[in-house]
Amino acid sequence: MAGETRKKVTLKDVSKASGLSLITVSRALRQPQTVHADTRAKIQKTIDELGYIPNLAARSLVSQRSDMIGVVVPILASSLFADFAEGVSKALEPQGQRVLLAVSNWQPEKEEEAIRTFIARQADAIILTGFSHTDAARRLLDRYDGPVVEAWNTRDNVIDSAVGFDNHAAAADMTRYLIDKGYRDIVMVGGSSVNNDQAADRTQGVIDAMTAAGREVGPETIVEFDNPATIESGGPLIRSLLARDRKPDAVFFLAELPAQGAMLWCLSNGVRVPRDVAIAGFGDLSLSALLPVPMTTVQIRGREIGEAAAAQTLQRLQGAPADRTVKDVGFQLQIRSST
Amino acid sequence: MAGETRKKVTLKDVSKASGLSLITVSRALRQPQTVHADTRAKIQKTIDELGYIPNLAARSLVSQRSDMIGVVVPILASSLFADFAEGVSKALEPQGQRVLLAVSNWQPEKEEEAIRTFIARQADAIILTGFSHTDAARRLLDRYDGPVVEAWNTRDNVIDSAVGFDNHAAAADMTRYLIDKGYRDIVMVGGSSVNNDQAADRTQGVIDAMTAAGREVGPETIVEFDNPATIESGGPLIRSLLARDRKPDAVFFLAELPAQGAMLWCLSNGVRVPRDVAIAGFGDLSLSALLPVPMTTVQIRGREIGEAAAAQTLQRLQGAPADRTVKDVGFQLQIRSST
DNA sequence: ATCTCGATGATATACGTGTATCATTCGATA
DNA sequence: TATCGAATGATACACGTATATCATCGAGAT
Repeated sequence: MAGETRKKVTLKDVSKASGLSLITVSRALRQPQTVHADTRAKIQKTIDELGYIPNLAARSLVSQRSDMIGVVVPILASSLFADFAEGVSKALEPQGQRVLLAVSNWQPEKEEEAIRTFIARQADAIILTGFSHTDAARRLLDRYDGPVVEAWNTRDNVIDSAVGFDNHAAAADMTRYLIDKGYRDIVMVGGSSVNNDQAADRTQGVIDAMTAAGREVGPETIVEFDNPATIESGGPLIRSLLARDRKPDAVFFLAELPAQGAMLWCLSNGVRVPRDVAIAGFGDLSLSALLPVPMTTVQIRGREIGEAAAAQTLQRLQGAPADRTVKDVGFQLQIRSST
Repeated sequence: MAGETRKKVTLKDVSKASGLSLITVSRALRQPQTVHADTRAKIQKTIDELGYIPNLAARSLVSQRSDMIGVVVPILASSLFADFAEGVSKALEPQGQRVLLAVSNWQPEKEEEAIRTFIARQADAIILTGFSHTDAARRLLDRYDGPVVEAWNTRDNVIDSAVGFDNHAAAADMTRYLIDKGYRDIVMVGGSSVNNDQAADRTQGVIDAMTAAGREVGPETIVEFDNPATIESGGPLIRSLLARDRKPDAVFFLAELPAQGAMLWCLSNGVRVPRDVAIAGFGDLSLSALLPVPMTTVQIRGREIGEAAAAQTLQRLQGAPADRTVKDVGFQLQIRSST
């Protein structure tokens, strides 16, 4: 920032400096084929000399688009959502779209507020994480006439379209695997399902798989940790579980960081995994495969979800019809030696 | 997105629906104290009924501000920069500012492009990571009349202001610690310094500390890994170092993920840390303290840098003078048992 | 009865870009 | 020479909001 306030260079300035009319300069930029190559070159030259940068706010006003796409993530730090956001950003950027970012901290009210400002800023599309929205947010999105993509889960009641994986199936698959593997006392450790469809679906997936196998599901079976799920929380959690009269022989963490924390606690405290207790995670952060006891987990490709969400958005912006697509990018059980 | 295209509700619509003049409605929103409480309530009621959302692009055109702040990070996935970005976003949001995000992939040309679009979109301020910019980017920023904050390092040739920590000192401190601790054959593993002032300063910090202590610094002492630094790269790196005729007794990784990878490889391959080889990292991701052999590293608080960068930006936007502030948020050696 | 003030309105202009309409110029072609 | 098309220009208006200026009107104070 220089000391004095500089006047901004506008199209009119370029027109004056180049001796050409405003309309010709505008045409040179918007419909280049209609103006002579020599003229275009001359205009480009003055643009470079003056350092003209078009005011996209003004353009947005008349073109009714902003080349910005609003993205809401619940959290960014130490999570797969960073991969997701990077995937979105990198896929959008070559198309001249920029990401307007908001971190909702898992609070639907913050998401609503973000949506409101995205709309106010004329965002061309909105990408959300999850299906948990306030009523007001739903109304806003209903009236909004741009693509809306809900990411990180697959469900039926889509607002517009969705990209993600089946959280319920992923949790259920892993649970069935643990049951088939012969574990008797499986405990699930998950996050709060309040305002979190992913947590809710995962939890329900576990419950459904358990009951389908004739297993009891009681308060002892389901333990809740606080969001955000940290690696630090894993140690105390597994410790308290192992201190129970009836020790679990397998613990399924519905998030990766606490699972890693639990694993590291076991390593440091002489608890043998999976002999003393089996541990399974959810997320497959890169560390998990490299642990001394590589961890069984559900692989999720956050970056891929981001890229797919961006791709779907761009297709819609290029005219693809609103057909309530729900794209399932899938997940994959990574069976390793911790179970 | 609904089927039909909906007409947007404008101030004029609110004016018509409420029976009040355009100017009064505008005043009710911009200078509430000048209009009667009853009238304000009436206006608010119609705003709610119509679902009016002001067009910030139009407002931006006349107010010459956008309430958006451009942020460039080199990478987001699995890195401290996610903490940084989250810190920035959360600190800006209560002030009604939104983050325009760009991921540069460590490429100055991408940063330049991002800066250009930030300016075009009338961003009120720009927050960058690092001091490595293209010449064109420098010219753009010189002409730009909003605050510019360069984050993640401290240097003298600041464009406008900076927030970060002294990468050179951090690397030098750790190196001195290793030397004082008695390690004879210290090898440094760092990222490419090309277009990366942080990597360059850290590397130089190691070199300076080594030569100050009378140690030889040769090609054997300095090993380079590819960016982005991954946890997977750590294993092969330490393996090749330990296969040398002259094995290092300490390895200082200038990034945290490869250090963690190296540590895990040692754990899995019977290499005792620090007895066979000491390992130090740089970054202090939460995992490092929880490893079976807790890792010595340099603690960096990415989130704090983000918050400080945002705070500095906001102060400037609220009128604080451009005094080329360089805020040092510091770092901290975390001496643990891996050295 | 005059004056002041609070509240509201009418009108105009500005912000920077895009575009529709119509006009002009010039060189090439029939 | 008449015609046509390509290239450029002049003018006007639109996008949605903000605000400056001046006007109006009624209630209360002097």
